[in-house]
Amino acid sequence: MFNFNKNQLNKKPQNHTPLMKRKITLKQIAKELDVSISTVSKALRNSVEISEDTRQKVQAFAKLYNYRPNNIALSLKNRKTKTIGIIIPEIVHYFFSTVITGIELVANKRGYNVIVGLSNESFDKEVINMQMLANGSIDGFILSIAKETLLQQDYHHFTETINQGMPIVMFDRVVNEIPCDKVVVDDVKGAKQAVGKLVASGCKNIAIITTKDYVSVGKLRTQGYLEALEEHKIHPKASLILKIEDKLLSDDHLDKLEKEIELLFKSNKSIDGIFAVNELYAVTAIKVARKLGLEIPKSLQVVSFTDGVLSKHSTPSLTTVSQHGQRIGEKAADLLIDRLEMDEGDEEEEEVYETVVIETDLIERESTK
Amino acid sequence: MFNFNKNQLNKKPQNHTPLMKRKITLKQIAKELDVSISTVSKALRNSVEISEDTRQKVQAFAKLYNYRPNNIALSLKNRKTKTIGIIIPEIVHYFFSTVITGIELVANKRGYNVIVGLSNESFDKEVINMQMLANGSIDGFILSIAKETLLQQDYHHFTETINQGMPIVMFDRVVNEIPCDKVVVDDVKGAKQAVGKLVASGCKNIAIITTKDYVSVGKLRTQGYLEALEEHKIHPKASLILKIEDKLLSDDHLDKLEKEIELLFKSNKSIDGIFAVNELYAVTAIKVARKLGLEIPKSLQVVSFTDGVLSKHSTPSLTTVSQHGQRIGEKAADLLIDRLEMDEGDEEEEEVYETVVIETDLIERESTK
DNA sequence: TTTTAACACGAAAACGTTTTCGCAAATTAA
DNA sequence: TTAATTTGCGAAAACGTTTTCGTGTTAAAA
Repeated sequence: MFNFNKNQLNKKPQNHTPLMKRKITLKQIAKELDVSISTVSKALRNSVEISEDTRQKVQAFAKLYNYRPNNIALSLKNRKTKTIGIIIPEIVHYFFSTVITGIELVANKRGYNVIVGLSNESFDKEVINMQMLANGSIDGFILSIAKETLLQQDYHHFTETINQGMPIVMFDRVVNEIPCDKVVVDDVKGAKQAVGKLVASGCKNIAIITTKDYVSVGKLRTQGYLEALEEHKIHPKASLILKIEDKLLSDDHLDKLEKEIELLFKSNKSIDGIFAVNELYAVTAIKVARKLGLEIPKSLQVVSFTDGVLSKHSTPSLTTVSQHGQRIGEKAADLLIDRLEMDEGDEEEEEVYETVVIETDLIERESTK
Repeated sequence: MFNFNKNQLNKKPQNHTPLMKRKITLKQIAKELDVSISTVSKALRNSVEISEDTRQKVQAFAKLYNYRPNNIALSLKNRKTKTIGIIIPEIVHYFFSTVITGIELVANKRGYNVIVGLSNESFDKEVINMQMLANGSIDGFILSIAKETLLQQDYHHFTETINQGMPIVMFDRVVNEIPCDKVVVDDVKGAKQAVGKLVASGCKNIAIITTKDYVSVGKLRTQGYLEALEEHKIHPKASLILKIEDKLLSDDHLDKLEKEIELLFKSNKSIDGIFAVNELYAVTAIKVARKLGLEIPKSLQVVSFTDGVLSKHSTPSLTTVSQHGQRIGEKAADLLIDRLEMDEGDEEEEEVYETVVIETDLIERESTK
């Protein structure tokens, strides 16, 4: 019934590895079975136009040769790639990698792939990366802005991308100027909660270790700290606010960080609570505090942001504000894909953008009472 | 001199956002300038076939409209995507994310993008992910094998991919059966070094906390442990070898882990050194040991594999074997791209595969004397 | 038997490039 | 002036799909 003549298939008489069979195309199947390309295509998609007989013949042949439609050709034809571009500052970072996990999860579930670009906190790399991907490789972006970009406040690459009809979803480090969907945590609220916990556990002199203000989340967490103090009628003291310039000089940066924290403790002997805007600041503070003879949580309690591997596994384990990175990623992916697939039907949708706030949770562990 | 009539450009009379200018194509430029597509293409690539005049005209117009060649069309035409597929078990993992950093670094430098798939340690997801990408989306793979795959020892998806002419580079978790380039660390040697350090620092009763043997790296590190003992004429004791079944039930897994380690200590009071095959086992061991009243490094010294965030920042900081994940990633990317670009010129290259060993380093910190 | 309808398939366009080849017009040489 | 070049550009193919439309053949209806 089916008589294929396999031998004439490969033009090259033989390939180096004996089993080598290069990816087969519709055209080759058509030639082999002596039908047209259209017929093959239709047969594989079970079109009623094709007779039962040829359909089976084609499908059997395709299966035998493990035919799979070429993705690139499909992308070109459909003018969409089913691929999402992710641009993040760095990947060796608990929070960002959990976000990617979330994105990948729903992207895969909804038939999309993810392609990752790292800005390494650099404006130029962010721009280059976006340009590389925006030329047809992807359907939309999910990104978190590089520190340098935030500092320079130059967002033209975002607006251009959006103007070319490519949707963006920003998460965590976002800016209001850009019209796009956003997924954020309520940093202010999370910080308030964290500081509130310290107050409730009896802290009277709570210091904050945070970043310089241009890092949006640092600023917001500082704001939350201040609001929490106010709410509890505690007068904030400038000397209790330590703003770190993080130049990512990770090596000597750590030394400097320790020095600055040590200075904080030494010039404020009464500190009994620390709110750190990230894990590293928190564990470093604990380290310094211990060296100075403070006991955790007895004489010093610590709360940090970002429920990462350090919080969970260092000793003492840290009470932290969990940002639910995976949930953020999932939501961002859903927002983006929804928009991509909405565009299909109704091109002139009223463009109204959403900002989704993912609730934070305070995870209590050993660093607080 | 150049008189473009921009207005006739967009077929749709107006788009929703005022500035909206969709990506422009060669065809549109050609139409607008009333020349052929070929002319536009050549003009943009500075072909000598095109007169100075038209060349400038075309280039000016292209610049004005910010023309960029469509990547997908190029991929289809050139039959290569300049994209590398990465498949790893998980991304929220210090080692893997450093490897990605390395891959991305050289990939970008050499004009490639990276697309990431997560197997989540599952055989099925690994297969699916590879199939999704192998249909034209990428030029080659860099991957580390899922635990489930290692357990089942079913590698058909790798051989099929390779037989279709798509190169693979494996790293860290590799299998010898598959003919491809590999980048590994010398786990045996690294483990020997680590255990050697413990011996040199005076440990007499060194226990190992490792994984079940099907995880290749766990097995090798155990082997290194045994070899080190032998080398120092220490008789290994089965009761000092704790093999953890890691079902990734991270929550209750941690509890169980602690229980097992506690049992280890209790039934071997004389333990004065621990070699853990990963950071988590190490910090957990320290935590348990402390609870039992042991002091680090005074009465118990600890060395672990993987120089991650826990090793650096927990207290005490950990003496670890650094695997140089970034270097691994860089090397893997170079190997893959070399092979991809070699294939171009000389299709029938003698297929000889390389296994590159990246040297480990022992980083001494506070958990050893 | 003739007309109509159903059936089965192929040609061609389109997605956006690059590149080979051919062909007119303009320039130079004879 | 005629012949031989050079110059400048366009047509078309190719990459691998999907889909619309047209058409010849066969079966059913008149």
